[in-house]
Amino acid sequence: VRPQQPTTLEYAILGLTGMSPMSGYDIHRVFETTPLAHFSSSPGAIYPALRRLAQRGLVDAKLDTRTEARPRRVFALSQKGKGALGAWLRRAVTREELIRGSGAPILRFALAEDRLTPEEVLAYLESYRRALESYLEELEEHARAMAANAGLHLRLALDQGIRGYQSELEWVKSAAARIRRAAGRRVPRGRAGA
Amino acid sequence: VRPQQPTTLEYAILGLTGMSPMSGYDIHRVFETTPLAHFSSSPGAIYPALRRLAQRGLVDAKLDTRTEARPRRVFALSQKGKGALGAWLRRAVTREELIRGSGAPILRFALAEDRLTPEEVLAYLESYRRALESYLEELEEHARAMAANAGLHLRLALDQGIRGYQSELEWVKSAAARIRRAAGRRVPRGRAGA
DNA sequence: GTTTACATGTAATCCGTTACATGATTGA
DNA sequence: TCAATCATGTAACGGATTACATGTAAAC
Repeated sequence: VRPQQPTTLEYAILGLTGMSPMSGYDIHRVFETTPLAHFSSSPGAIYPALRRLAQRGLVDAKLDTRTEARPRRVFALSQKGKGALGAWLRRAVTREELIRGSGAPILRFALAEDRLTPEEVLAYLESYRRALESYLEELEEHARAMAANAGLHLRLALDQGIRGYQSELEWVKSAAARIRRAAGRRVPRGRAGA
Repeated sequence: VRPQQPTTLEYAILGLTGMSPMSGYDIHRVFETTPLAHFSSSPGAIYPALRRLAQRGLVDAKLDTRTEARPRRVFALSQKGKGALGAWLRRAVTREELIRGSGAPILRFALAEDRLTPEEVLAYLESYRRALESYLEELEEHARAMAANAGLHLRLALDQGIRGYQSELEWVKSAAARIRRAAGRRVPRGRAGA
């Protein structure tokens, strides 16, 4: 029974509390009203997750007692949590993460803001690109092998998968370019615009 | 405690056993070696699912005893299962299904082969298109509201989501066209190529 | 003869869903 | 005053993951 590493939901919560301290309800609202809706958002998921994170010392709970009768528990990313989150953000994208649409790859990118250096972000995107290209090859190989004998629906479904990953790949490339440009403005590697 | 409707994994199994009778290991192999890898594939998921489906009468289990010592249990879609699967395949795509990347929308399309009429498939794709367009509007609205004040990573992450759904939308349109063409060849609605 | 693939399962654990419960505050 | 929203939880249940257990058949 290993130390039990956080779930994707828990990492998402770590990332949010790391932006600014939040209550359970604040997190609920984020999952309700932003495109992070992927994670939903029931109290039965969020409050237990917060308790687990607090027990493991990844977030600090503070009781907000400003005149209110009901205690408002506000959670903030702890030093230890910062370490765990940082380590996760630096993980290379794996084939398995692509296949199970866990949303982890894009979540890591979104939460990397101000936590990773531009170089680390670019390294991460590079791993993302590699994973996509390698998996795309697999899928295209499968499409070739399948060819005409399989049913029309199966071929079309596979085509959807391929298109989706291709679009993701395009995005990775353009995002890397954007990051490089943004970084260039403040960290002119080599001899750029100065 | 309602009749408890099948999970996506269970519907996937229903679809597979509906193509041809399969053992637990056959299903395992499909999930291992095809792009259906989305569902994984551990015996701890598959065998209990098969047992549940058999208990609910959605699949029939047959003991294959051809000279082998070990019994090989082969499952086939039952009449009742055919009904449940068909009803599921006809369900319109919902916003929630798009958000949680459950893979259900594309799974339904893939399994619809020979189970739905071309008209029903087109109706399904139409619901898929509507769900995508409506959710895309939501996301684009969010992007406009967010604009410049949010961080670069958040904006880029949202952009990835939008691109992904756009690519899915393109696919839906092209798939509908393909289905229409294929149907036209054997069911010339109106007055096409006679 | 030994490893690899075939083949079927069980047990512990844990997370998420659904539903329920409670109460304060705000606005109609 | 009554509804809606803010706000924090608990409990039952169930499915999935992980790991373990076991044994056969085929290939090398």
